Amino acid sequence: MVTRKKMPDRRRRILEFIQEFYFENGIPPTVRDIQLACEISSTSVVDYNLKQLEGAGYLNRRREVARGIELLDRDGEPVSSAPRVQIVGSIAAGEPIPVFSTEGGAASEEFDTVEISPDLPRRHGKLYALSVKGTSMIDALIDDGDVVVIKPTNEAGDGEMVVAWLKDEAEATLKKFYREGERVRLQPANSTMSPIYCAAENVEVRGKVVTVLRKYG
Amino acid sequence: MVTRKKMPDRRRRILEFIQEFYFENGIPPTVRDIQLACEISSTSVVDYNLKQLEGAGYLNRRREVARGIELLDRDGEPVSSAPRVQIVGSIAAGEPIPVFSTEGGAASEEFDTVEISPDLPRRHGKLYALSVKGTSMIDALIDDGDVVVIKPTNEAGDGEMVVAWLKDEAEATLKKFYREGERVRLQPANSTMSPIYCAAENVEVRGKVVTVLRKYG
DNA sequence: CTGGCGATAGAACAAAGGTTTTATGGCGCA
DNA sequence: TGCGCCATAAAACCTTTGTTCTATCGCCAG
Repeated sequence: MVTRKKMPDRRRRILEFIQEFYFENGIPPTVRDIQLACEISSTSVVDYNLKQLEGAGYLNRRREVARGIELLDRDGEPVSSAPRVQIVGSIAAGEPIPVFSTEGGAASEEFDTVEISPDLPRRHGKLYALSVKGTSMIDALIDDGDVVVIKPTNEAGDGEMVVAWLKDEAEATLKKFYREGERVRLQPANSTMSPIYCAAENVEVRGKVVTVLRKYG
Repeated sequence: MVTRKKMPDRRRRILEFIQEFYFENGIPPTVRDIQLACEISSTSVVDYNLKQLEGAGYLNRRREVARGIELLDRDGEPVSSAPRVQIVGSIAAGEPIPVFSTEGGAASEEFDTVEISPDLPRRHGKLYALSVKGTSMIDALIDDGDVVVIKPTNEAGDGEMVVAWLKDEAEATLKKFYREGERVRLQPANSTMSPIYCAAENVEVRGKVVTVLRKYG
């Protein structure tokens, strides 16, 4: 039975500060950083609380080095600082595309997540991901099981890879988007395949594809 | 005009070590960590070289704190803690695959790098990357400009996606590998395409594909 | 009331880690 | 040949940072 009582306010504050500090500075705080930020009168108090937190499995301390505080996740593994995006659903021919709130809203459910490289959110802001089911996106060079990272938007420039919803066909697809007057050309990424043409009002852009993740093994 | 002369070996080694250390430990190395790893006789030499690197814009030092080394990217921005792997060359039909030393050896040239998700090196160890030129890998669902991350190895299990060198054809390719007695079946990832069969001794496995990176926009 | 316990305090100590000082060897160049 | 410069070296020095020691305070069960 793990001790999971209520955590004192100060303790919680310390934990939060460590997280924040590490995220902002790329290195863990020192005991004295914590002391200052949490308005604690003595380093020994910080040390005391850190020991408590360590005992409770929230963090790990490497005694032999400076700045040796390591935050742990629920499995006791060191927390990586790489951002994660939620896999909010799947995309497959004939299936509706899940809706998502750009504003983060009540996204409190349990979603799978994928780790992405940090420069993606830096450049694109809020992102989400879809996993691809089936081989219907094979013409876009996207395989069953791949995960596509999406930047939500309703507009797309020519040549951008988009998540398009074809109303008449009731089908979601990933294609390169070209506006040609009253109609739209959807070009598979695979140059050996032919484009699809359809009326502009039949196409609804849901987002741009930012990257594709595929893992082997 | 940016000073981009040749960088001394030792200096490059230091830079690489800092990167490696940070990714493995989540905190930057100390001067003495560097000294040990790079077999340098004195901390002052490390300090000297760090100053050079700082002057050249490769890193930033926060003087007032311990472990204050901050790696910078080309724009002078702090580099995230996500690991990077070197793009050691390109892969294209008919071109030789660059050789690489697993042991880090004389990797002294200037290479491009890509950011990868931290759990990859955790699971696979040392990795490198190749950029794909041309559409000859299209049957493996890999497009021109994609980057494949490779784990160096000479052996492959059935069904693994490998970098294969076909001796007779003098051609590098990415395929799923199946050993079938005296011969080898190389299966494109794209299920709509047919496999290639060839003699086992004509195939040289150079590495396994760990992931594919593709960016849009 | 009182001993135990969680939490806090102040101060000092000790180890880790950054910086400086001084000296030396190789090398190109006037 | 000797000056200047880059790179290396050894050792000390000093700040930052982790740890320990001792004392206090409030609270509560016995």
